[in-house]
Amino acid sequence: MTDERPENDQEEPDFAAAWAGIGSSHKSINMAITETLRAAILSGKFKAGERLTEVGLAKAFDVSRNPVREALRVLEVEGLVEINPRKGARVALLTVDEVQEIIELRAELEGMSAKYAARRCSDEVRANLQQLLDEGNRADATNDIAVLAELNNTFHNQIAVAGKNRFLVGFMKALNEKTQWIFANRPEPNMAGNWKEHAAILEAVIAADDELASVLAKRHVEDIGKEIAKATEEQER
Amino acid sequence: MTDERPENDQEEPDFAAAWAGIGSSHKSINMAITETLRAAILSGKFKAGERLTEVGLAKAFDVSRNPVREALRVLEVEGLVEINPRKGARVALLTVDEVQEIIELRAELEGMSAKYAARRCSDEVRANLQQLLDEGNRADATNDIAVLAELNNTFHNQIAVAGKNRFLVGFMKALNEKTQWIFANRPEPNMAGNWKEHAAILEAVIAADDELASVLAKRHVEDIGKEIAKATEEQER
DNA sequence: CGCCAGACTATCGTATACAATGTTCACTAT
DNA sequence: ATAGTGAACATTGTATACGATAGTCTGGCG
Repeated sequence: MTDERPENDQEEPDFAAAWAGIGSSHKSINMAITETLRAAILSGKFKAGERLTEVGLAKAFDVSRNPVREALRVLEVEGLVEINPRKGARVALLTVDEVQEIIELRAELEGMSAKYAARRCSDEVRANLQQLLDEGNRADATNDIAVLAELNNTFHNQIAVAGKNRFLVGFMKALNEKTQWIFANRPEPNMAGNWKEHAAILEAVIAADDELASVLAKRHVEDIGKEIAKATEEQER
Repeated sequence: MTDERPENDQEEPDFAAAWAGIGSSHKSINMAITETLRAAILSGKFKAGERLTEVGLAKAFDVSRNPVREALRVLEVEGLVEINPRKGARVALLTVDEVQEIIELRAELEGMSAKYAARRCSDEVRANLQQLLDEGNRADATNDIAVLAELNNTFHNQIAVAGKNRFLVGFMKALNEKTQWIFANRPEPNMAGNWKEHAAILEAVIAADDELASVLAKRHVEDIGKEIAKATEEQER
């Protein structure tokens, strides 16, 4: 098997740092654990389907089981963890069908977001988007991968927020996370030309061309879906 | 002690019954409490903004605080409860803007669902929808309010499921619940003519007319939004 | 008369302990 | 050899207990 797990049977050290600085104020432990666990799952540190025992996690985080339980309940609602009463929790599994459905829905919502953004963004937001566009173009020209990856993430969020619908933002965030998760369990995608699509969408939004923005955004996600499909196929053989 | 509560001081009796029959198997207490609390909030038994203390709920349910805490965390993710670390939980509040955003998004998603449903429903599902349509028409003719209310709920769910996208179904369920919640805090809406709109949508879906189904479904929710806006206005004065 | 400081109370955050359930595996009987 | 059985183990579910923090109230001071 290609099971190249970093076999130090402890991915804990990373974790420890994450909530070390909470002091005893502000963020509560259960929230810190929720965030850390979520990040760990999304980044693929836990394999899909892997079992998550309460005592195991509690020991890894060096806390009692209570905060862990609460975190698991939250992650279950978010769809990242699957809990069977009196049996335990596992990292959720995504079927091939579900992956397709995620992409399909994300494509529609991204289109919707772009449409709203194009219609509604204020001059201030428009200026921000313009700045994002410039930065991205610069990074794309110099092929600065790190910056581009960063900007890719902010891009989707900015468009969503500009659409001015909180619930749409929330749904998109969830779907974005799932997309990220899908990629984490697959070969590295081909991101070439990705920014150019983003740039085209941004230009349309800035120009208040809602129809074009919508079509481009939807198609953009559909392209991502094709990347995933291709990667999945390659993985199968 | 204070365990004397077969009396109907409104809330507790319902609650008690809800998880009385869990035996000790299958559903765990925290899940039962989650469901009961969710239903109580959605039906307006708890006022928006009302404080939810852990001990208070624990006593009401006659359990310890742990299951209550887990339930509250879940309901927070669902957006029904708002938790401030070390301050406590309250029933969430919806601003007027948020209500509008819910309706706006629901309209889009309902349209999307109807579109997918019209394209994808199998002959079997189509038959089920036809049956639903017939039943609804009968109940509408005889003005059977109770049955109509029931069918109205199943209608939205059936369309969503027929659209064959699990995540869309989940999002719609959340938005539907929120709509129900909005109505629970407002004067009784005018549901006259509601079924006729449903019927038209069903006919379009059954006829596989995706475009018409989409437009009708979207408009239907927008009409609901107008009802809400009107009710809100009346409430204000 | 108003305001700040300190204790006091209510409530949340977490840990520990025990009970109930599910799982595994050796052992026996067919 | 295989299927059934039951006991030991692993894990979750829930309760209780203790510590920490935010909100409140009272009393003294300016």
